Amino acid sequence: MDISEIAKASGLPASTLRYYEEKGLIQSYGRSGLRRLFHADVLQRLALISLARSAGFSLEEILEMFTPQGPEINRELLLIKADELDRKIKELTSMRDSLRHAAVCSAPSHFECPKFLRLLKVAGKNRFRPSNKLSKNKFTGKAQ
Amino acid sequence: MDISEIAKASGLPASTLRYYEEKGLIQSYGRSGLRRLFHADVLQRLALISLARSAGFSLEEILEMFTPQGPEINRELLLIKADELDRKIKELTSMRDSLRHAAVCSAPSHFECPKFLRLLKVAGKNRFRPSNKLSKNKFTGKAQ
DNA sequence: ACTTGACTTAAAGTCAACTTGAACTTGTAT
DNA sequence: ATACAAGTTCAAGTTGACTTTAAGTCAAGT
Repeated sequence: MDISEIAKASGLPASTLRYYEEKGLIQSYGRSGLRRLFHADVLQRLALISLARSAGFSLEEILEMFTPQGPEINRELLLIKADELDRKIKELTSMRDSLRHAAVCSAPSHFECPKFLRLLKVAGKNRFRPSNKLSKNKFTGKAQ
Repeated sequence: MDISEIAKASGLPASTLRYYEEKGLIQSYGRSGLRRLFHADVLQRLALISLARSAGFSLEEILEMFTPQGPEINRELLLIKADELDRKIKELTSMRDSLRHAAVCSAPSHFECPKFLRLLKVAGKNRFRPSNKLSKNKFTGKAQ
């Protein structure tokens, strides 16, 4: 398969595929002239990458998971990541609940709502950086 | 309070506080010479910002939430965000479960494990970008 | 023979959220 | 009076994950 077929099937632009190959996340098995040739199974790998990306893993972390530095897979790393996700899930759940609450809360300011303040205290302990866009244009209607 | 007190109490560097002020996320009530003076309640606001950041909101989105362009708060936006978080939580939950499964799965490759493949299909439908570091150095031991 | 169109590379650009650096100002301590 | 720590500004640098651009290659169709 050539790059455009993979692009089409995966939904990723060709530039991203080249970038991923450069980073070692996927491989092409050869060239036809200049053109890369891919096996169909990179699609599976790309699906896995997408999954991990959307779960908050960096490309570097994904790469680590793909290349067990021996025959054995790094099970400990997987469990550590799972625990991190667990913590993150709890945090997001708090945030979600507080958003839903805020949407119906009648306190004049959220800072005057005891429910909200309690949440703030709980949440204040965490410190790690997402920088996640989610889909902001959904509401603003702005094009990208 | 001056900037270093806020920095200390919030755990954020002064540079970040200046940056946040520039972006309109927090306000100083005046100056003593050149130095900014803050009211203690910016700490509450900073806690709220941290919470929202760690839940995946961008500074711009947080700003939108802080400045209801009238007396009414944007309840619709809050609910939309809550729904987005809901989707994200489901995804992270899938990822977490699959990581835990992978850690004990005996299939020679994850691609040969039906449980894992089923997950991939489900997850493949989402498409949004996190780029979240979580705490990768926890395992690698590398300094930043 | 020549024009497409799809690919290629390498380098530069983008974006958010900060951080860093250089040069400058101030209030307080000696 | 002077040094110093801690503030200030403005501009530029950083990081990760891509995207864009410019310039080139190449097989296929007319």
